[in-house]
Amino acid sequence: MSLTANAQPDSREGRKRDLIIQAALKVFAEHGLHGTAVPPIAAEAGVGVGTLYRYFDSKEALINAVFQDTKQQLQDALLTDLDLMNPSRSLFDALWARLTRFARNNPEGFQFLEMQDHHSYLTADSRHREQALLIPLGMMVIIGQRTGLLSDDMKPDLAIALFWGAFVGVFKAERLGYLTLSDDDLKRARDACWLAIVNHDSKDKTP
Amino acid sequence: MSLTANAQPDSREGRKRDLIIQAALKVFAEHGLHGTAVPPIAAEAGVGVGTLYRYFDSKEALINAVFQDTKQQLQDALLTDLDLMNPSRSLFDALWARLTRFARNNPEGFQFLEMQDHHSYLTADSRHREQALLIPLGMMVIIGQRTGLLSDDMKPDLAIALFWGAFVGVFKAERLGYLTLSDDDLKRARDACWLAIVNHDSKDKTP
DNA sequence: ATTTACGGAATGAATATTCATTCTGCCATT
DNA sequence: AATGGCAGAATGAATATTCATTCCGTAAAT
Repeated sequence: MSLTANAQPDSREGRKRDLIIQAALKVFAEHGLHGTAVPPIAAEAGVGVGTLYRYFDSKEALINAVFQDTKQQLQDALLTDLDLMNPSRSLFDALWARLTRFARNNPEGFQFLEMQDHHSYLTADSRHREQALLIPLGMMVIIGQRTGLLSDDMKPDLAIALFWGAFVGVFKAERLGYLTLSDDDLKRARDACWLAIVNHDSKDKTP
Repeated sequence: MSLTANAQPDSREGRKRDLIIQAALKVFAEHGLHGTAVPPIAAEAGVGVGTLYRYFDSKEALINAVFQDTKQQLQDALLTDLDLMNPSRSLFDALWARLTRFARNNPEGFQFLEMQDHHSYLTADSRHREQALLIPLGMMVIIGQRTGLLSDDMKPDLAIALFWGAFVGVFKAERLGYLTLSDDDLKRARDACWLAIVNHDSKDKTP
């Protein structure tokens, strides 16, 4: 039998595959993609190098597996059981809370996804996975603008980039030691981001 | 003789040194630090590898030279002839305009400074250079909060991280092709960022 | 003529990948 | 139940490649 596609997450093979992906994520996040050799990944996973190459054709394939796996986790953490098509302040708060939880529970994954240098490694498949998260968010913003909740000054993609960048910037500052983030700080940051995108025309909206 | 310190920027040696730094910046921005070998840098600069090593003791020394040079350029572009100690909306606009100009004129430098993986390479000297930009900005925010111009909900460092992250996020989105930024878009983004940090209650307090 | 700068092949260390061999668990046979 | 045999999983030393750095013959400058 072959492992062309993906094994079940619970099967023995799937478990070991997952183990390696998690180990790789950890080492990649710490040393960067070019900066980490393959043997240390195997060591971190507690398997032999040869074993790693049984599960992944190449370092590049491993990188893409880590990327897709982590991106999927982020997407699940953000979107599961959340109705993006009814934007509101509380939906925004919920999204912020989920994003925060992801960054806190999986700091290595969060950092990995923001690294610049994997973009030259990514396959079309991986790039496609990227869209699966961006598109729903874009639709949410569009609806929010239509209903008058959000300012329609900015194009949706710009609003998302602004918000996402701010969030990433805050956590990056913490990681680099420029900042420590209390829960209260995060709430204030959230409220500031909301002010940046909400519709300020006090015309009719806002119950 | 040795090149311990720095040659004059206009001397022959200074020119070639600069040439190599600019070439290195370009290749680093494209392939990352670990991802670029030294010979391609020499090729980009149009010099031999041996020549490069006449000017820089090691790849690490070159990286730090690129970092310090670029950071200095950013600092000059932002702070020269600007009175940070009198915050106002127009000062904010001026800062935004200068930041935008830097990102547009020197996209590789801007990207390089935001890369994650140079932090393991940087010498104490380089890290020190980082503070030279952050500290004045922090003071500006503190004064802005004291005078009631900026919201004092957030600690200064948080406000800076938020703003800086948003700016970086917007330009990163453009670089990755998720977005194209017209001058108008940049103005709208600027105004949104201002809303995130400005003081909203004109006189009364609402905690 | 002597010194200095230069280029790029040469060198050795580090790295990605392979492969011959050893384990491991499972099943058929007794 | 005990044994022998077997498929495929695991391993890490061996190989091929890439990289940072050095060395040396040549050109330019003085």
